[in-house]
Amino acid sequence: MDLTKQLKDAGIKITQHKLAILALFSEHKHLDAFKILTIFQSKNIDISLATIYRILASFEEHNIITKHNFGNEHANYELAVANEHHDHLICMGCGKVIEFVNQEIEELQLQIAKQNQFEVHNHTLNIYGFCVECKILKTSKPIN
Amino acid sequence: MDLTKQLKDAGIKITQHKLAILALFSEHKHLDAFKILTIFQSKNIDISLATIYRILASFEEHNIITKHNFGNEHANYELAVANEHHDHLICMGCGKVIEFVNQEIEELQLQIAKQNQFEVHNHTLNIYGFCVECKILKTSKPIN
DNA sequence: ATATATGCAAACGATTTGCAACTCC
DNA sequence: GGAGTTGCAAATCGTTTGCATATAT
Repeated sequence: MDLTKQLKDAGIKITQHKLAILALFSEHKHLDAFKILTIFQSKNIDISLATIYRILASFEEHNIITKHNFGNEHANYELAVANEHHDHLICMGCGKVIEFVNQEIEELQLQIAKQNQFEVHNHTLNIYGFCVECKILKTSKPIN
Repeated sequence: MDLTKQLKDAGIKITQHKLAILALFSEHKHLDAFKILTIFQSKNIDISLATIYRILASFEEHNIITKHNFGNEHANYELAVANEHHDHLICMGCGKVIEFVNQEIEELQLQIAKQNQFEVHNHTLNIYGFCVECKILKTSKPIN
């Protein structure tokens, strides 16, 4: 992967922690700082929350990952696949996140922006509800 | 307004503070807790932040206002005009919020949810960018 | 060697809460 | 009078930061 090169070029050292976090993202599409901590602890990998936050911030700054704020809670991160924007279906039951892309919606947004003489930088479209499984169970666990 | 009746029926007392906050919402479409505190202070009205948060939470619970999380910062509230859902254009320069409604987008979202066997509860579509004025000035003040 | 990373604990900022005093119906 | 409300200060929770130490290149 040339991600590491990209980091090196920015004067960032490749450490075990950084590689481990990158590896996590290839297994888990959506992660937050605490989830990363938990996974590491379960693998007996020592790391502090502060370090996780610092690495996530650094990755975000170098456009390796993208930060989302789905609710009031923790920020959520995902790999920033170049130029592939997508939106999210977020399950309020289990917290699962489903991604989708819809070109028509993208275009409608640009139209709306134009009508308002608005220069679009980015956008987030989050649809909250219940996924198939939770629709049936209808547990009332809060989204996490 | 029958909002007060709605509150009374829910066993909620109508206090000066609550009326004042309701009044504020008819002047300002979008407010956050701190902004409310500031406005009250400028009018020499004594109120504590805790009370503001409690009132906002209570109003939200009774569907009088809606809570939005536009950025990482403070939560933003607006009157919940019954069944009139709308989305937002958010200026990253001056923080201005422009509302819009687009039926086509709404329908496309329902289609997408259906395809994913997802039961939609609600959604938020936020378009971030610069409004006409800020597009020209391009101040880099953070959105607030 | 030295610039960058890390851990720890303390600091932060928004929001919440316990509790005693207060106000509306 | 009693249920619901308020203010205050302390508590929470996610996240950030200062500083001294450790590590990558």
